[in-house]
Amino acid sequence: MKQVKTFSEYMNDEERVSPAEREKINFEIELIGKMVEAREQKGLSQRELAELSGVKQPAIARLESMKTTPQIDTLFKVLNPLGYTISIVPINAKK
Amino acid sequence: MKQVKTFSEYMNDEERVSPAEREKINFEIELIGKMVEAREQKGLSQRELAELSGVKQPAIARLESMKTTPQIDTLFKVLNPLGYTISIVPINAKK
DNA sequence: TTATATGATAACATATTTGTTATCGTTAGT
DNA sequence: ACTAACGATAACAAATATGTTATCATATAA
Repeated sequence: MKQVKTFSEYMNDEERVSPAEREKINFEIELIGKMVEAREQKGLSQRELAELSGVKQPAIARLESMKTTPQIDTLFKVLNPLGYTISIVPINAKK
Repeated sequence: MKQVKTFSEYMNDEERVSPAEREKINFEIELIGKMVEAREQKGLSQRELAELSGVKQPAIARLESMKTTPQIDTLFKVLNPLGYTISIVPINAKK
């Protein structure tokens, strides 16, 4: 019987990526997740957000599907019309 | 008499950049400022932080002097050894 | 003065993101 | 069946960040 893993199991496999790498991946998943959530909660399509932010729809799609890692100014431009921004916080600022 | 402006006066000049552009610049200044502060408060040199983060010293120098705009994974790698991370927050999370 | 460590920067190669334009498959509604 | 809107993606050009190596000017200390 073939063993199939979930995505998070795959990503957290010790032998596949280093702990630091896994930490970075989880960070990005959470960050991008919040970004998608924010857009959907506003009821905006990618095309509408593209219009509002100045970031093109294909770029937004690539970000949301994690094909690329955004620069902070791109993330800022996308988040801003959604009412969010980026902040540096202590690691122990729990949840 | 020639009129000389401060940097922030220059950056906030209505006729030089759009409000959105100015907002983005101020955002980056504040973000990078916190990053530099965090490194200095830890008493680390750019070379030491380079060692800890895996981001090369010239790259860190370019970020700190705002010659380049980091990608979020680069910023994450630099902030992490300093005890900080990046978070998405509502714009009205004052200060 | 000499030595050492610092941040900044030059020069170039490499990697990656973003723009641009177009189109695809899918879903929802008519 | 048709239409419209959606997110995803292909293909390529352009812009930008990062790696790499070396060096610079400055400050600090011996």
